[in-house]
Amino acid sequence: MTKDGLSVTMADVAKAAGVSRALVSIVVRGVPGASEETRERVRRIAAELGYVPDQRAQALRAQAPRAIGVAFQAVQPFHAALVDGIYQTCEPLGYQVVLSAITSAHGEAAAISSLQSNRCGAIIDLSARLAPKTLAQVASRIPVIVVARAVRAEGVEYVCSDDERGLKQAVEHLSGLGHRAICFCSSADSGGGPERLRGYRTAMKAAGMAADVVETGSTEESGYETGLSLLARESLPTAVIGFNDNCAAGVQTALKEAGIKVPDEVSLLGIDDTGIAAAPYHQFTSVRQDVAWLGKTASLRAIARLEGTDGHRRAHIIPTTLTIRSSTAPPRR
Amino acid sequence: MTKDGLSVTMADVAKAAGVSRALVSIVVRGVPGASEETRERVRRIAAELGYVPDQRAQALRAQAPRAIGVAFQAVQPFHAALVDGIYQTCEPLGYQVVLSAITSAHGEAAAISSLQSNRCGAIIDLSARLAPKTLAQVASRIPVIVVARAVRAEGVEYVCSDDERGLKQAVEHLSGLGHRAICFCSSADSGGGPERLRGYRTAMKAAGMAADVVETGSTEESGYETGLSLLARESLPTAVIGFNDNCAAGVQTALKEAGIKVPDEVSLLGIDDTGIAAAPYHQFTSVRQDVAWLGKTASLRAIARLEGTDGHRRAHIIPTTLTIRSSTAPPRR
DNA sequence: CGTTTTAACTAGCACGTTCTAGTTACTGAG
DNA sequence: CTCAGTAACTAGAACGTGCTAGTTAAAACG
Repeated sequence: MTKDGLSVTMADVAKAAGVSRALVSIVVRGVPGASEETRERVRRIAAELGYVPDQRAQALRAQAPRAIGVAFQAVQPFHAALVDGIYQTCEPLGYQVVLSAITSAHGEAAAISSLQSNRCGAIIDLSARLAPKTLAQVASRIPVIVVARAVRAEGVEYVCSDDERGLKQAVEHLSGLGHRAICFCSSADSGGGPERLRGYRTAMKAAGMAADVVETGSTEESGYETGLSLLARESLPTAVIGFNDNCAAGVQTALKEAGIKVPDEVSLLGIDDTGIAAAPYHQFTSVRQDVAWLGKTASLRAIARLEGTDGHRRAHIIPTTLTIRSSTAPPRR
Repeated sequence: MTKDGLSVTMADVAKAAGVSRALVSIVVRGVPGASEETRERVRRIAAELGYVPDQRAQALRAQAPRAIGVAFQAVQPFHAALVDGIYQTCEPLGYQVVLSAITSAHGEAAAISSLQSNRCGAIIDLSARLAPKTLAQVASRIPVIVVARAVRAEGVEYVCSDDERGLKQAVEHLSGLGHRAICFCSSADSGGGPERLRGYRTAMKAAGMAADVVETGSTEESGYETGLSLLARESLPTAVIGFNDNCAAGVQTALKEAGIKVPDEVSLLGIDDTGIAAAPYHQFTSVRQDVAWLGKTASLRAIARLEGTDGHRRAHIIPTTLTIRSSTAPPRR
C-alpha cells in the first residue's frame, strides 16, 4: 500500500524495480519481451508490494468487452446453481463474470442498468420480469440472454428447459403406474408456467384422461392451501403434480396433516428437482431441470453474441429428465 | 450504439449536441454550470443515444474508492438475506456494491482477489474459511469485515450474532418448560460453532444440568444421522437443540420415522430461524439471528473503515432473540 | 467608455492499464 | 570494420470520466 492509503499501481512496481511501466505490464501478462532474470525480479517486487492489476483500468483500455453481466436473485437456490455454472463456463474462457443482485432494495431495472454501466458485453438475466418492450430496448444495445422464461421480445434470446416435454414425462410416468386421476397445480404467471400447463393438457389428452387443473403459486404456502382445497373435495385424485418442488412440499404437508399417506394413498410429483425434492423426508419424484446445462448454454450464447461470431437466435430448449424417488407408486385400490 | 458496436460515450453525446465533453459531464452529474436550455438539449440527446455513464471510468478517475466488495456463497439463503441488507444500507449512502460469488469453480481466494482487482475500498466476507494468516494479509491492504464467524486475525473486524447468549436463551426456555435432559448437536468447525457450544455448556452448568453433546454437521443429512444415533440410545433426551435449523429438520425426520412425536415426546429447537424453521411442517422454535442488523452493521463498518472516519475495532456482537413456535412443549412424563 | 462581475462554456490533464512505435545494446555475418 | 538482425527495454498515446484552470461574451457599474 502506498503512503496515501491508495492501492499499489504498476508505476509503483516499475519505480521500485527501476524499470518502465511497460516492462512491468509485459512481465505480469507473461508475454514475450523481457529477460528471465528481469522477469524474476519484477515478479518478486510486485509480490512484495502486493500489486494486484486494476481490472477497471484493464477493461477501460481494452477495446472489446470481456465481461458477462448476470442479473440474479440471491434468494433463489435455482439462481445460485446457475451462477455457479456460469462461472464454470466463463472464467476458463477468460471472461469476467459481473454479478448484480436483484433484491427488494435493488430491482431488475437497477441491476441491468448497473451491468450496462459496467460495460458488460452481454447480459444474462435469470429473472426477467420486466416488460418485453423494456427488455427489447436493452437488447438493442447489448445482447440479452434470458434464462428459464420464454420471453418473446425483439432481439432477446432465451434458454429454458423443455417444460412442455417435462410434463409429458411426468404424466406418462404416472399413467404407466396406473393412475387415471392426475391433478396438476398450475401457476400461469411463473417462469415456465404456460409451457408446463400446455404440456400437461397435451399429455393428458393423449392418454385419454380428463385434465384436472388447480391454480396455485410457486411457494410452499400456496401449495399448502392447494392441498387443503383438494382435501375439501368429495374424492381425492390418485396423483398430484406440484407446480414445483416447493409447491409439492406444501401439498404433502396438508395431506400428511389429514392423515393421508404418500405415496400409499396419493402419489406426489414435483418439478425442478431441487434440494427440497431430495430431502430425506420428501423424496419426491421430480422433473429434473439440467441447471448446469442451462448455465453453460446461456454462457456460451452470451460469449458468442459478444464476440459476434454468431448471429441472434431465438430460443434454446434444454431437455428434462425424470428423477424417480419414493413419492410415486401405483394408485390405491 | 456507435457504428463499430461499442458503447455510447460522453464524447459521442458532446459531438451530437455540439458542445464540449466537459459540459456533458456537468449536465449528467447535475452540477451548476450550464444554462437550463442547454441542459435540456443535452439530456434529450443523451437519452436518444442511450448514453449510460461508464462506471469503470468514473471509478478510475475518482481518488477515493466508492465501492464495497462482498464475497458470498450463492447457495446459502442466509447469505442472500445478508446481501439484500448490504444493498439496502450501501446504495442509499452512494456506495456501489460489488459482488463476487464463492462457488465450486471460483473459491474464496479467487473471489477476494477479484474484489481487490476491482479496487473495492473494503471487503465484506460472508464466508471466511481462509486461514487467519491469509485474511490478515488481505486486511493489511484493504479493510476486511467478516460476518458470522469470530475470526481472530490481525486487522480483521468481525460482525456476528451473540451465539453464546443465544444458546443460553434456548437452554433457559427449555429448562423453564421443565426439561432436564437437553441434548445439543454441535458442529465445532462451522461458523459460530465454538461459541454455541460454550454458551450451551455454561447455561447447562448454571441450571445445574449435565451437558449432553453430540458432534454433527450443519446439513439436514448430518442431522438425520444424529437423530438415528439418538434413537439408538437406551433413553431419549426430552429435548434436542439442533446446531441450526437444517440440522434440527434432519433430527425431526429421523424421530418422525421412528414414530416419535414432536413436541409431545421430544421438544426440538433450531438455530438461525431461517425459512425452514417457519415452514408449515416444521414450526421450530428457533434462536433468531437478526440478519438485517448483521448486514447493516457490516456495511456501516465497511464504510467507516473505507472513509477512515473510524479506526479498527475487533468485534461487533448482535443480540439474538428466541422465536417460539410449536416444536417445544413441557417434557413427557 | 472602461472596468469589473458573472454566467456559460472549453482545453487539457490525470486515473492505471495496454499497445504501437520506437531506441538501445549486443551478436554474428560479410 | 560495417551492416543487418535480434533481444531487451522505453516513451507516449489512447480508453472514458471528473475536475482545475482557464476563455469567452454579455451584463452591471462607475
